[in-house]
Amino acid sequence: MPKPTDAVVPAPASPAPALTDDLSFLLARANAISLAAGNAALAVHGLKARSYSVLVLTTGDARPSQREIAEFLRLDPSQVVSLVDDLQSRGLVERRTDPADRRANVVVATDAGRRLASVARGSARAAEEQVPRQLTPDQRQTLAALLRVLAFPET
Amino acid sequence: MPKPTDAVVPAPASPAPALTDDLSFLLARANAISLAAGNAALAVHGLKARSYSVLVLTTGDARPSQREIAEFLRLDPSQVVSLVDDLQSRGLVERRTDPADRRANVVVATDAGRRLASVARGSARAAEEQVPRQLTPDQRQTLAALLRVLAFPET
DNA sequence: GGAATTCCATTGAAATTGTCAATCATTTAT
DNA sequence: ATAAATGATTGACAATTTCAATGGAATTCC
Repeated sequence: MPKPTDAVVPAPASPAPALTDDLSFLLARANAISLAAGNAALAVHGLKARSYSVLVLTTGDARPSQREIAEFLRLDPSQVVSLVDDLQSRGLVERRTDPADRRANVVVATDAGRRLASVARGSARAAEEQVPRQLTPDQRQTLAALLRVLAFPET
Repeated sequence: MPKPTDAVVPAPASPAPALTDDLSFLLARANAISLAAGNAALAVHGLKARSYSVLVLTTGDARPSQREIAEFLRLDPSQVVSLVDDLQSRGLVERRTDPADRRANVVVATDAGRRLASVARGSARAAEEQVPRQLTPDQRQTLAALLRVLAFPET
């Protein structure tokens, strides 16, 4: 397991710089693990990471439109259509045409949706705490803060 | 003197337990951004993040089998077949049946493969430094160290 | 030694996901 | 008022993921 001791300047002839120093690779692998654990934990509730995310977004005060959901989740708007279709058909969310802009659908969780989100959050959290077991709470918060910078870059 | 993995950024106080506190979600979104940037940067060389990873793995001393590549990249073995097929058809890697286990293929980069990997590494690094340019080198190393714990959990 | 079992690579099919262009209804800009 | 832009939706298509099945090779177990 390599240590974070490498310099910033690239060294041309050094022994092959491993993938394990590559932030992109580490993100991909960590995400794959986390995603698998999350999906497994949410399956009991008939949810996946995606649908869970949408559901959670609709339980807040933000009242996001589908376009906003798509942007936030980095999905194509058409994918949000399917996700909301599914949640709506299960009575977990509703589409309300935004009075301020009647093109837009505001998606809002129903009571059942809120209840499910609340239960599912427990499962998700449990799964999430399995994965970074090796991290202290402090380290986990640091990680979250740093990831937040990557996930939501300014500008 | 604080350890490198101590808290650096305070968590924002939000009323609803937002998705932005969710490590899984942050990983997913950060990864999506990083992946998009990486793929875009590697496209010039006819590579994607996946094929680039395979290529890099085969330039080291590890001499990984396809099964090992699959495990490391968290891919299905059949996906590695396609990836290696592609790289091999372009003369970038070779399959050598492992003398110690003639079921296994050891994948090793050709000279052309090594040259391409070296050039592509430059592009990848450039792209990678674009994404987290809000982070100081110290923070980036902390992030890498923490991600490494998630990506390669003990046991 | 030989039979059963396990493992690696490969193929191919099915399901899921990602990407894109076109359309309708509405809103914004000229 | 007309034109341009935007949000949601649909449908088509590509790419990715997931699995089951196969053949050859190694391992295990009498």
